[in-house]
Amino acid sequence: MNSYVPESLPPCSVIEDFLSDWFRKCFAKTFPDVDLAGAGSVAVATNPDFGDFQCNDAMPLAKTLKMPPRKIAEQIVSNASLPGVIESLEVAGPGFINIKLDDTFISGRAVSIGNDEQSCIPQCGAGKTVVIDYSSPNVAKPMHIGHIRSTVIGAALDNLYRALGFNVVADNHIGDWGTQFGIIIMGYRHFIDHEKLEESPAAELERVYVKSYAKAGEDESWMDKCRAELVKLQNGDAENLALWKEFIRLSRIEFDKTYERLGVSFDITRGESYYQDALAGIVERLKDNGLARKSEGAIIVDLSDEDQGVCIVQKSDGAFNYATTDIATVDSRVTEFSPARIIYVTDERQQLHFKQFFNICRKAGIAPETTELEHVWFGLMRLPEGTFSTRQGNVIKLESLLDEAEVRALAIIKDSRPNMPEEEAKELSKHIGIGAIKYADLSQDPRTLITFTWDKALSLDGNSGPYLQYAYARICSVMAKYKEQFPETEPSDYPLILGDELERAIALKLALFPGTVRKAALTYRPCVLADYLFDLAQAYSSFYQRVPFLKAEEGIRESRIRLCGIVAGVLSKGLSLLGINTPERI
RNA sequence: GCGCCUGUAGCUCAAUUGGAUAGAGCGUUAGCCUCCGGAGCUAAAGGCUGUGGGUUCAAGCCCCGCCAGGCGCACCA
Repeated sequence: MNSYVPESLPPCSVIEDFLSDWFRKCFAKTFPDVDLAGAGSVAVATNPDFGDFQCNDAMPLAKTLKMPPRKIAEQIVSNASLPGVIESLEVAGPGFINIKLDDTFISGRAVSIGNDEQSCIPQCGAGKTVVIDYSSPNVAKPMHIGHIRSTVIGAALDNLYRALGFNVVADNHIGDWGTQFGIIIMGYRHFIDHEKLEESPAAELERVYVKSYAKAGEDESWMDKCRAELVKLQNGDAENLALWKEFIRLSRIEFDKTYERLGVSFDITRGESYYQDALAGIVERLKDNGLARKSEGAIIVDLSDEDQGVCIVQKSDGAFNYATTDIATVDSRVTEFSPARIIYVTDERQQLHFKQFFNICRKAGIAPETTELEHVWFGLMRLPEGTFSTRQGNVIKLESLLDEAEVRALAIIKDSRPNMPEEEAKELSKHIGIGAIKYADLSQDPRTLITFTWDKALSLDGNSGPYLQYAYARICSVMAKYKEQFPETEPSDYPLILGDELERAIALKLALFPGTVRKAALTYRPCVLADYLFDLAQAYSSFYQRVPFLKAEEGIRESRIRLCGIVAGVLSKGLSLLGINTPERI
């Protein structure tokens, strides 16, 4: 058996990268006179029966090379001198090249991942800054289930980018400015219940907002008064300013409670108001370089040539709106952080708005070419009976969702772990309940529409958060038992043997972890990682059921315990990147 | 009307972004704790990938036309 590892493949690197590089060279060597456009990329095999990895790039070359695709693949294979990490290459079907890796190499990879603090996650973001704008709730409204996606997906991306070595600036761009404040101030003046405000500020502020909003709908003079209050606020009226500050203070206390429960934190929380002083200057700049002009009393940037309609940067009453604020925000972030990328996590409804202001930022030179602007949008959450809105009053508050999750988790714990102390059960129900909610969201593509149902959001078995937590806890338990029964032996003194087919599959899966993390981050899809972790847990559970660990003979026993340890490490690391805790006992 | 998105097992979702026999979970049915945690494991049943055409060695994925749904489209964010 060959355990040679080439210099170009350090213990912590992404296998797919190495194989692709190597294959590209093979392609180029075999057909030196042809422009192959970088052909030779390698992907994980679609079916384990075919091998570990596969390269499909021989087939599309049939035309340029004027050869049958299978023949191309055969030539490449026969021309290649295999590095030690590859056990065999095989041409199949119309021209697939199947790659089987060396067992020693695979087990070596798994061990490296187990030994590395960062599980060998590639540091491709070193030296780069990325700003991630997520969650962003509105002041004076409680967070509802519609906010969970931005918060949970954003937080996962935040973790993922940090893990890749990026310098991440997580910014909670809260809605603390805008026309709703006129309405809220009028509502506050006329309807506020100070006791309730004390008890649950956001709910009470929301109540008066809804009431005031409804009144504005039927009474034009009420609306005028709201506008007047807003103008007073924007002109720095002391009383309104004090109210406004108080609303923000109260709201943030409630937001922070929710964030603490969710285990989410931000580097900065700059509301829209932070950028207010810059808005007039932005509009001037846009006018100066000929992008903005007056139309129907407002200042607009006309993008209809590019099928992006018209973007208003200053309303006819002189006030600025969100597009202007967002442009100013980019300007501020670029100046302060020089980010390689700014990522926004919002719902699908804002696609046009993001296209517009990204476009304007480019044209105006506010976003340099070195700063990518990325809108990560997700499908709106709906209720089975349709969309929900604050005004219709059919919202489910985020707090009640979290409460319900914990209640359900607690019921199951009490049922299956009757002897667990009350305190521990309570604590555990938080990890399990919140984990279930996060996993339910993160395990599917962000773009899918989600129709909210309690059962789905709080699913506790099958492909769910608790399933993964359970797999982790069970490993911890086995390892603890091992330590008890064999206090003198140290599994890492024994080699990791891939005797069983499933054992090899698990080790290979482990070896794919670094590349999976990178892919999840760069494609903005935490579900890629969630999927991977579920697969891993499933393979492990199957293995666990099939073979004995503690009662296996010496050597096999230690090898299996070692594998357990690495699986546990990857599960725990992966789940933590998704923002999900892994208790050792559940 | 124009634009963006979605349509895959009864239900909820995958499918390595054009690859080989379309896979999981839930639910249904049948099994599995004299061994380490049954929140688990092993099986079975379940599909004309909305529909009609096209592109090529290869289409759930790309192009065109329909059908159905969601969301946007000038002073809300």
